[in-house]
Amino acid sequence: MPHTLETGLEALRIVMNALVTFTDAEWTDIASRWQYHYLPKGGHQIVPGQTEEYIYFIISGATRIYHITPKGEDFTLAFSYDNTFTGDYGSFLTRRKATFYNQAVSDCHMLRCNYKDIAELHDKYQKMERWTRLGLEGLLVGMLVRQVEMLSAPAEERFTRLLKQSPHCFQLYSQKHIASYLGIQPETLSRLKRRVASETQDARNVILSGAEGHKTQD
Amino acid sequence: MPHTLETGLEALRIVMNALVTFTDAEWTDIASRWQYHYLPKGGHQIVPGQTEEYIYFIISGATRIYHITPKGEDFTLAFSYDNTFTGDYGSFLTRRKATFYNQAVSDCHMLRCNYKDIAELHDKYQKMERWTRLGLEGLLVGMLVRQVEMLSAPAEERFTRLLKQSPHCFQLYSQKHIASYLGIQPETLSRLKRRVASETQDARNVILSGAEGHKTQD
DNA sequence: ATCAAAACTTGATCTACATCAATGCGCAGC
DNA sequence: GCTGCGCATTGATGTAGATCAAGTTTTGAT
Repeated sequence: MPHTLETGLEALRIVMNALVTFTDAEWTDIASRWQYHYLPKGGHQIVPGQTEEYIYFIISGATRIYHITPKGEDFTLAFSYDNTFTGDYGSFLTRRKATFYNQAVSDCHMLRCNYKDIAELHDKYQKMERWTRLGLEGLLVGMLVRQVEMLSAPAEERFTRLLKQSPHCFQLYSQKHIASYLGIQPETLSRLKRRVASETQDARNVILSGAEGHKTQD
Repeated sequence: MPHTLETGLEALRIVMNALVTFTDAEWTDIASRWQYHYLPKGGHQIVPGQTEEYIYFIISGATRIYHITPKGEDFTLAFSYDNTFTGDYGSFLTRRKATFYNQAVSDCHMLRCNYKDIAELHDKYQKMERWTRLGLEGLLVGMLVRQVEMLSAPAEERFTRLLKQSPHCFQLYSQKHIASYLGIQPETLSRLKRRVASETQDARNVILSGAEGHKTQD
């Protein structure tokens, strides 16, 4: 199962073309700037204090972006997995020190592109500028939705929505991390799981399949 | 005092130039696409179901972007005031129906630019594309900060941070709306105010000056 | 100025969720 | 196989903030 540069670039092109269509010539240039990168399970793609040099495209694997407060509490901001981008966008875009951790929760085969190349592409191709703009728009809309949810929905509802919209997360990530993403304690998530499972059938399927799903490594 | 198109455009140019420098020729074109718009206190700039046709620049005034849940609860997502932009970005950018309200909480003198003109400017000038990209980056970073805060900080800390970082909000907006922005009930904000004021001097100044324009401490 | 409607305050109670604590489970290393 | 450690579960208890209820003050329209 070759997660090579070439197969990665194919996937990347499909994902990028969803927003902007690049010509073959443009694509050749763009593709030439990405390199294959491997991050083993547990490895950190970035930690606070560093400046984010790359933007990453995950060919296969999963990472978790999180923040540690001065008191040592761990909060998950976002999940990234196959065919999505990751990295500390804030640091990458502003060139300031990262404030977040980004850790592989399974072996990650990725492509990455450094800041200088992205900047050159932005200068060279208006389409590239547009691609980034459209991508940021999508991110922004997603964050607004999440913000409304965090403000207005109680824990149980946030949980059931995640269950419905991103069931795969329950296979990829530990309950601890999902709890910290939902803004609750692991104990509370455990109790919610049981309560919801006892009420609905499909919730049970998703939750239980997570239990057997440890084999997901590699 | 004249909140005319011209004085508004001057302010707009200064704000836009902070991210990208436009030539006089470019600016003439850009400026020609904005029009003066007045929204009286209480008026809605947009309500759910409409598609956002404009992006707004506030010359003077203040608005509040909020969401009403099916159960009728009101949640404030963002505040906009002098020299900031407003509108339902999500709807404007994606051309889908708005999900938010945006209401003037004081008389608003604004400039606005419609979707077609913004799109044309994006096509015509790479710099314009970049300006939007950079603006979205800033928004995104701000939202990440807010997300971390909402997850990790308790109500009192969120309150004192807003007090320190945006004290003017306590003059512009009612406690009800500030409470819904902080994710708490108005009663809780009232109690927090008293608790915090009894502890720190400068908090007292900010909070009390909200009650009536300008009052110094005994 | 007068009055009604909102906004804010304050107190009493309630509850969702956190915290603390004990136990069991599953996987990694020896 | 054991052994140890991090993760999940379950129960008992604590608490921040919600909710309910009654005032008071501010606003704004006539």
